[in-house]
Amino acid sequence: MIQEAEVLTAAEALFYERGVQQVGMDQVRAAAGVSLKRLYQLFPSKDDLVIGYLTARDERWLASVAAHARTAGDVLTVFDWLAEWFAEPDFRGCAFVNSFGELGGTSEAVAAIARRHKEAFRQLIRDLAGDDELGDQLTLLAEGAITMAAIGGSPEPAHQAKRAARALLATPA
Amino acid sequence: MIQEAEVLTAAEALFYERGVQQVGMDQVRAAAGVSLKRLYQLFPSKDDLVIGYLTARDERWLASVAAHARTAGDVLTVFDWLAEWFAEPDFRGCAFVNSFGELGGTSEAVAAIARRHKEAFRQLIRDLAGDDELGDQLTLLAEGAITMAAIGGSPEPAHQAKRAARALLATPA
DNA sequence: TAACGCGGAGAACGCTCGTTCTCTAGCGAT
DNA sequence: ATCGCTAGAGAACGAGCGTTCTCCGCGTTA
Repeated sequence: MIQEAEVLTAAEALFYERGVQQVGMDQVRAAAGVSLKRLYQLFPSKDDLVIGYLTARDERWLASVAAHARTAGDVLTVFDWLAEWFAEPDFRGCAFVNSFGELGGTSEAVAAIARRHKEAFRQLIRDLAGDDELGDQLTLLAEGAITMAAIGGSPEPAHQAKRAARALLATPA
Repeated sequence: MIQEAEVLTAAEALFYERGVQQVGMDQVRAAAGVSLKRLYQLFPSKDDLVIGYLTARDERWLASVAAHARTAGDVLTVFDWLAEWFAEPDFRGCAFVNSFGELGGTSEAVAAIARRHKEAFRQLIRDLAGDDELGDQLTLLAEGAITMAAIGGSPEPAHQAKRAARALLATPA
């Protein structure tokens, strides 16, 4: 759909940076360079736009980690990918965790998307690890690193997580 | 201050359950059973109330984990404490992570409280573990478990985290 | 008893924002 | 050239909410 990409790009940047509720439809409209009428044609309500934002980010984010880790062929490289992500200047944690904290208590739709996203991530790590229990443990390390990096403002948790992951991989099952 | 406890209790329950921005001052007033005038005497603005909410929760939460783990004298029991917390019916993740996601992008005060809280938690785990690197790794497991339990709606991550923690503890430095 | 002041109830104000409506300029078709 | 349709700009509307203001009852004091 024409201009849908512009709207989603603008919405993603704004929602992620400031939080969904701190961004008005008119700001998305201005950033996307479309008219309010067109914006509401593409997304009939702000809720729809939020779902669109999260859905698009879900796909892009998971595809990016998966591509990185699958070409390297090693679960541990997931933590290198995280370190790069954490170092991005506008990094502000996991969009799904943030949205869940903001809206999960009142919007089942948002809670469901966050659940699906985390479930998919967990499954990806399980696949890469080749073992469910180990995969789940590595997932916890990755999630913990995301939280600590977001709030602490340092990419260091990615390296701590990687070292912990290496230790877990070396542990006899 | 008279009635301050009632207000903070009401605010904590509502803010935590629904998110700060989804709760109006009048709802806090009603739940606390005070007048709007009194509410604004105690907390001159909603921002002040939010800070008060997070500060009170920070102290109570950390004191609770610390008490539990220090009497047991074993870092691993932190994960048992987490499992109990996750099983509470109104568990909805870490209040600081949620508030950071909601307001951290626009409120430096909220971001700073979240940072202090996570730093204090990390320090507590370091102390309990008796080793900084190991403590930081266990912190990541705990944080990851909180996130996964909140979004996934299951207390299982606490047990996965505990098993991973046990493995890390058994690993030669 | 009469004056006074504190505190509560809740109306009112002003602003933000999601959503809709209006007006108009441009453009393609007859 | 004129008609009609589309789309954009932005005004307008209505709800929600943070904050303040008004009014009133009640308890205290001289």
